[in-house]
Amino acid sequence: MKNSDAMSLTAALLGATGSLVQDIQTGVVAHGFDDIRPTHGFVFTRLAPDGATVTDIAAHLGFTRQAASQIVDELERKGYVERRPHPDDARSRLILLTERGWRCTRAAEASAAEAVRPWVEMVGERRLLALRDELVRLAPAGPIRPSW
Amino acid sequence: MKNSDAMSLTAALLGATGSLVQDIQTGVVAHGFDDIRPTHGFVFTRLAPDGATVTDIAAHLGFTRQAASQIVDELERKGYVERRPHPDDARSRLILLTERGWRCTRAAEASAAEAVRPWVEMVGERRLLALRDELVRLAPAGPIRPSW
DNA sequence: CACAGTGGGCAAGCTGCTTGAGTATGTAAG
DNA sequence: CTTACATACTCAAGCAGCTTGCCCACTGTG
Repeated sequence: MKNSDAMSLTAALLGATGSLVQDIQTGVVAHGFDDIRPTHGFVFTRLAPDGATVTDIAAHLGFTRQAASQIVDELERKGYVERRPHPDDARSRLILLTERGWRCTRAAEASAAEAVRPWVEMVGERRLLALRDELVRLAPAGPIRPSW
Repeated sequence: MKNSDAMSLTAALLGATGSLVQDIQTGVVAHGFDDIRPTHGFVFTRLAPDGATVTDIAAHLGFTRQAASQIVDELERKGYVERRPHPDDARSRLILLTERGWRCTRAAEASAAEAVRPWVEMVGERRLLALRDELVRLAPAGPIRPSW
C-alpha cells in the first residue's frame, strides 16, 4: 500500500468519525441536553447498563483517574449520574446513570441512528454493519481518546 | 438500522481512528520528531504541497484563526514551517513547509503505511481502499476537529 | 476616496486535563 | 495481628491549548 493511500485512509476515517460525532452531538443538544459534550456521552456508554468505577471510566477515556473523577463530579452536579458505595469494595464507588442519564443516553442513540440514516440509504444497512465489524477486527478495544 | 447498531458503528469508528492516529504519532516520535502532536500533522497535510494561509488552516482544523496562528507560531519556532508574503494579497501570508517540515511529513506517511500494514494483511489492500472511498462518500470534506 | 469586508495577530481569559500529594481500604507475608 | 505495600479515590495546584475581544493592514466596491 502506498504511503499516500495510508494517509488518505486516515483522513477519511478522521472525517467520517468527526462528522458522525458532531451530528450526534447536534442531535443530543436538539433533544434539550445542551450542557454536555461528546466526552460525557463516551462516559455514558461505559456506564450502561451496569455502572462502572472511576478507574473504569478513566481507562475507557484514556484519561487520568483524577480527570475522570472531575468529569463524574460534573455529571453528578448536572444530574446525569450518581455515586453509590461499591457493594464489593469499600474503597471504590459504583457510578450509575440516573433517570436523566438514561434519557440522555437514549436521545444519543436516537441521534446516532438519525445521523447514520443517510449512510444507510447510500450503502445499505448490511454493508454498514459489515464495515463496523471490519473496523472492530482491525482495531480491537482501545481507549476512546476524545482529543489529541 | 437499530439504535444500538448506530452506536456500535460510532464506537468502532472512534476506536479505529484513535488507534490509527496514535500509531502514527508513535511512529513519528520514533523518527525523532518528538516535539509535535497529531494536530500539527493535520496542519502539514493541508500545507502540502503548495502551502496555505492561516485562514485555510483554521478552516481545515475547525479552529479560530487566532488558534491557527498560534499553532503556526509554534511550528515556525520549531522549524517546520515558514511564513512568506503572499504573492497575490498583501494582507495574507503564505505558509510553507520547510525542509524539516517535509522530512516530518514523509516520516508521518511512512508511519501511517506501517500502521495500516496489519490491516492490509487482514483484509487486503483492495478492500481497504474501497473502505476509504466509501468513507469519503459518506462524509465528504468537513474540518478535521482534533478534539471534542 | 470613503467604507464595508477580509486576513492576520496581540492579549487576556477560561476550560479541561495533568501532576502532586494525601486518606481510606484491601491484600499478603511473617 | 501487625507490618508493608498496593489499590481506589479525591483535593489542590499547574498548565496547555483554544476562545473571546480587540486592533491594524490591506482589498475591492460604489
